[in-house]
Amino acid sequence: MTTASRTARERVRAELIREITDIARRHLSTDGAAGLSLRAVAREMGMVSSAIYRYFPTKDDLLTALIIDAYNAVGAAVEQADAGCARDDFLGRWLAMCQAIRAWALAHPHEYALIHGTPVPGYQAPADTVDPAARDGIMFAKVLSDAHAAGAIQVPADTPAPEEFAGDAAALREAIFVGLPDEVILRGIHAWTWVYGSVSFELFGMYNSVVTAPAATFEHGARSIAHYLGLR
Amino acid sequence: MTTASRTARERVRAELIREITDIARRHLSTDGAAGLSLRAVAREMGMVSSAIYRYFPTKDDLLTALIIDAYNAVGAAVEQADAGCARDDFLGRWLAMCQAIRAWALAHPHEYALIHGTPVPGYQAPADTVDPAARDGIMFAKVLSDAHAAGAIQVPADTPAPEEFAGDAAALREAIFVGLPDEVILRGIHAWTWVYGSVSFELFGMYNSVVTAPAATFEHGARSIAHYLGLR
DNA sequence: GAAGAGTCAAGAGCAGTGCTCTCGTTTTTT
DNA sequence: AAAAAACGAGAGCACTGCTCTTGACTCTTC
Repeated sequence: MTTASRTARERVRAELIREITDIARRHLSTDGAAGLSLRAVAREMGMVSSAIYRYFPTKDDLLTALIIDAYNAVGAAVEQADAGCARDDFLGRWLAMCQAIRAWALAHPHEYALIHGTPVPGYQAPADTVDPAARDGIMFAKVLSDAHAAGAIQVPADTPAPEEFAGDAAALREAIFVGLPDEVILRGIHAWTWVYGSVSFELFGMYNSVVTAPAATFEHGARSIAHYLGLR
Repeated sequence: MTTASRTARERVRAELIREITDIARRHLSTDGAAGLSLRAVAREMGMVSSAIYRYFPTKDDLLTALIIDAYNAVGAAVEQADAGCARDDFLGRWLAMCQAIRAWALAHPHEYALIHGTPVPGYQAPADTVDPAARDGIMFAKVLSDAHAAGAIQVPADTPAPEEFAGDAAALREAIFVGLPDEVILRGIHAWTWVYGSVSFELFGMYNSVVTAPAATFEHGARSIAHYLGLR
């Protein structure tokens, strides 16, 4: 079935789904995930509450759509940040990606919370979320791979990777961390963990009355962690 | 008013509050924060739903009590872990504290989520939470201070602390990071951020299908981050 | 082009929630 | 002993996610 031959019903359905997610995302960005109500969305669309269940049979389904959107948004932000850097400026690419994530999170706190906060109890991420969820990490791994291939990574030797990690490392090396030694893959995961930990701390108020210059603090972190990664 | 002169009503009130929080914590640990219902707790106590509002005028008040408990529990776990180490084994103390946090989080995932997940929208942490919330960080800062005083920290020189951080550093140095140079304080914050980021990633499923040996991965992270801190 | 199948909005309804208000009773204070 | 405060119970309000049924509409198939 081509786009041209889509039936009228299918077209209005797609349009309605788009409108629902748009309204829902607006509600999300003002009231947070817990304040999102299918009835309120339906009300704003001039629908009766039960009608919305034709399009999203469950609140979780709506949330899933928003989660996928959020993952894609941060993934796109990271990719765009990376694209704006010289290919051989590995430290610059790493910093730009970190900043992009933080900037996106600060601009969309509730959407960030949706994907990096407490999982909604009972909510199990469906399969269609895993690809969008991996976009940012893939870009990050690419920077490390590129840097290593260019000889710009000095593999740290102070804390050898545990052998329990060998299997994971092999799988990751084949998929995204191409060519990297275990120790760098492991540190890459830790670095990635730090990025999101730092953004979460800032966004969720853990830095209140401790860090008053979060931007500078974050950049220092990103720089020092790059050094931790062996990026020179 | 001494304990002996407490009126009967006050004693039964304290007991009821204790019982309510106990039941609430049990519900929390099985259903999560969003599944916690004042009515369900009241029901389990044989109370009518409105009666519970005499003790916790709002759901947020109950949550606050649970949050304080959770902070104190993880704080106590960290303190106990630290106490079990030789005073001059700074790396050991750091590792023990990291492991204690992870172990507590794995044992009490929903309580961990309560204090390190998405803040409940509209919920503003009251003043009585900040002291319990600081316990773990204080212990961690103490290890760094002790290590530095004993000459066991080799201050990293690759990424100088930004001057925007000087004010925060001065305040922190006076309060908890006693005697430490800015660069170490800053890295201490980043290290602390990594710890909770790592535990959150593992607990919230971000490591799914990436890291299959979380314990070994976590320990490697703690060790390598200790090196990042300059702990020798 | 008409019949049948599928899709839709609407409405009523169920079980649950946080929270409020009132009312009669009990306990504490004065 | 009287006044004040605290309490449990019950009814009720506004809201939620979700289900079921009904009648109208649209698309497909013969």
